[in-house]
Amino acid sequence: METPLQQVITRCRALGLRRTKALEELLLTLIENPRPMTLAELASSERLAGLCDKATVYRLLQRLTEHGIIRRLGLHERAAYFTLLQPGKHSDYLICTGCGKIEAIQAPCPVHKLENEIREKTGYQGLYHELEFFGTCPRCA
Amino acid sequence: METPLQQVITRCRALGLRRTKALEELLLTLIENPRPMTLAELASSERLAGLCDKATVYRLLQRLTEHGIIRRLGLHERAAYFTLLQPGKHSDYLICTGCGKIEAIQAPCPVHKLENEIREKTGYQGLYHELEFFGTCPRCA
DNA sequence: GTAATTGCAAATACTTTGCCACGTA
DNA sequence: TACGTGGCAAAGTATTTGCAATTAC
Repeated sequence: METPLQQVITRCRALGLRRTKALEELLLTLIENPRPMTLAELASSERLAGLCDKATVYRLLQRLTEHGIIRRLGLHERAAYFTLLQPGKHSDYLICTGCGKIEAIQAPCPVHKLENEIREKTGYQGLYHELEFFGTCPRCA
Repeated sequence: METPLQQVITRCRALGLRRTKALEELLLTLIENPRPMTLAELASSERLAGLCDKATVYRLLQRLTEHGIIRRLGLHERAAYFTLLQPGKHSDYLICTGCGKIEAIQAPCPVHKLENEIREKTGYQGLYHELEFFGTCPRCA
């Protein structure tokens, strides 16, 4: 029985990435946080703060994104957000435009059918989608 | 019979915005382009290029967004995108991760039901959503 | 006349890269 | 040992703001 970390590391190793402390702690941080996080947030997080430079985190995120281990999200803010891609899992998000709180929506995503239609009609390769709901949360309202 | 421009200008006037040449040409540019556009793109567009400063366009976009005349979109790029909000109309987008081409999807959006569920369950106010599909277009593949 | 709007230039924010030192395989 | 990685610092890109001059109403 492999831990989630071991599973991801294994995938990374298979892609030719080296197992460094920075990589390991970055992945752990992403695993422990099911919500999308920014570069700044990650670089200053508990596990990574003293450990490595922000540029290192940046380049790790870049590599992991290229290899499909994580995904880069838009989410409307100036900064980019990153989240671990769990095979078979998909999340949509609910975002408060007041306080910026981001939460994952657990309800089944209603978009897959349309996604298939688009794939067939347009011939786009590697199709995926991003769905976000924006609004004012009860506390901000 | 009002032109689309006149309709939007009327809404702007009602909100207390002044009818300036820059506002008019910005709105015309947005009306003529049904796709989301960036600040840089707008400021250097045919109608606005010689007419006004980029800061002016920036502030116009800001005001129009605050007043709900246009919407600011994420769309995954570093730059923010803006698009005119047509009452009763809603667009989702298909974006090529290769060449960056953005096209509006005409198919009916399958998300409204989920949006209503979220509104009821969470109590979020002013809920709206953004849905984008990403992939590689046939020409880039 | 008065308050909203604008231009210009400077300041931010966040990202991205160069270069050389370092560590993993 | 060799090549992927990392640190530090500088450069790049897009946004955001201050302030005085201008313009719509």
